Amino acid sequence: MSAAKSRRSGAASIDLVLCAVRGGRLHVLVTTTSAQALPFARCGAEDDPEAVARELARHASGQPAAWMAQGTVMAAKRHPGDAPLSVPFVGVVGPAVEAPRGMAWHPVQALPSLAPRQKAMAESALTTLRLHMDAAPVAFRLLPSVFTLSELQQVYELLLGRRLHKASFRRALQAAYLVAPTDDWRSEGRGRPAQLFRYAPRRRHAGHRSVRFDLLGR
Amino acid sequence: MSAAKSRRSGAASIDLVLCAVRGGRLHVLVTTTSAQALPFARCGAEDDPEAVARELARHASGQPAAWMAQGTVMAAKRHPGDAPLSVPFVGVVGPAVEAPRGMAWHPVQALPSLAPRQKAMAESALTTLRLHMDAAPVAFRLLPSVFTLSELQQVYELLLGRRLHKASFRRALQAAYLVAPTDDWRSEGRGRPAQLFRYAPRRRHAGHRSVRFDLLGR
DNA sequence: CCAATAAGTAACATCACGCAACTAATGTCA
DNA sequence: TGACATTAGTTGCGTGATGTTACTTATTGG
Repeated sequence: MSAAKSRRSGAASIDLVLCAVRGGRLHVLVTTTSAQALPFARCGAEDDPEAVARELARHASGQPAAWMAQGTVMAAKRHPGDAPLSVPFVGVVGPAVEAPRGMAWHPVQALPSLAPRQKAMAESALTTLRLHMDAAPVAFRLLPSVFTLSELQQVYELLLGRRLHKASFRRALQAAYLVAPTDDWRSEGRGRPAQLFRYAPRRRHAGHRSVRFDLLGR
Repeated sequence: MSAAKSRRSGAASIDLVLCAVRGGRLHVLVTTTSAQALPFARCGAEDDPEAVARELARHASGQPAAWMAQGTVMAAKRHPGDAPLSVPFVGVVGPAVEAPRGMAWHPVQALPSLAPRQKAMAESALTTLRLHMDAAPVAFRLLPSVFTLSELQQVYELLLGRRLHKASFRRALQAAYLVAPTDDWRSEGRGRPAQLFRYAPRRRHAGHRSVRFDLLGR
């Protein structure tokens, strides 16, 4: 009911790296029954890989992934299902999703002992998220439907791996017409309450920005 | 000697979408022996997918791909090798690479009749290139080792699908320290000769630019 | 010699960004 | 109750990047 669904050798496996932000760190859902592993399933000839991955996510976390993308196919190293080829899917859910029985969230920086191929897939999840976060609302899918701008900034800082400036972040966000304020505020203990926002992208007049040379270094 | 190497069913195929810019348009290398198809090979349990793809590229075009990335795994529709799963690799070579016997360059916008799964893989190649061009020197690998800035701009315009401004393009390029001028100039018939440049990225002081909200539209 | 063509540059206005300082609203503690 | 800490949110300014226009330079072809 947890990880392996079928271990027939000779077929590719679909592996799920389900991610969530908990306590300011990126976590991955790992099965804890017997050996620890990422959820995976055999992909039959009739199966659609993404459909299998979405079913895995629904089954493993109790709800569908809020966003999902394919990672880099791996063939090297050992896989718990002895699959010759593994197709990883990186999924994303909000921070309030609790791990069901037999599952647990683990920080990516402190993973339990996984089969080496699955360990490699989990460690490359952040790279996959970074690859897509400019073109897909990955950060918003890692948040609840309503969130504060500080929470959004923290997710972006986590994904980018560096600190951002508050004022600049908010100005850029406002210029992009991506969020809409709600009427609610949240008091998080000490400090001024924060206004809650919702992801509500509006049509913008074709932001034709220049080329990105700044990420090319080799 | 061209497309299929082994058609044993039950194993994944590695498919090659080799791209080049010819005459201002993106072209894909297609085999012309018997049925037209993308080069592909069966991927055995011991094979490294990327190594297989690189060998395919070397074999199909006569030289190694200048850059390569994995595309989206596909299982739907018909594949010429009847592979249940296909792992596409998008490769890139310079514009001077001629198609060997049994192969031909075709514009992606006017592909010949391919098996539907391969057709889908070829048509998603541009998306894969766009996904990586900010972090990898894809545009430079589509050019010869020396090139004019106008040629470079044309490649970027092709990849981005929109026109760029000459002055802005060159300023941004200079600020990124990505190219170095050579002592040669090229006279292309009419007009002033263009100086030739080389891709020579130099270490830059961490261009920590802001977040890209401008590509998120939904 | 002049028009056409393409490469390359300069000048200027505008915009985005980094930075710092500020205000606002809440809880804590003496 | 009043000072302080803490977090949210805003404002202003200097600097640098970008968009736009116009200009200069070098070559081919009448």
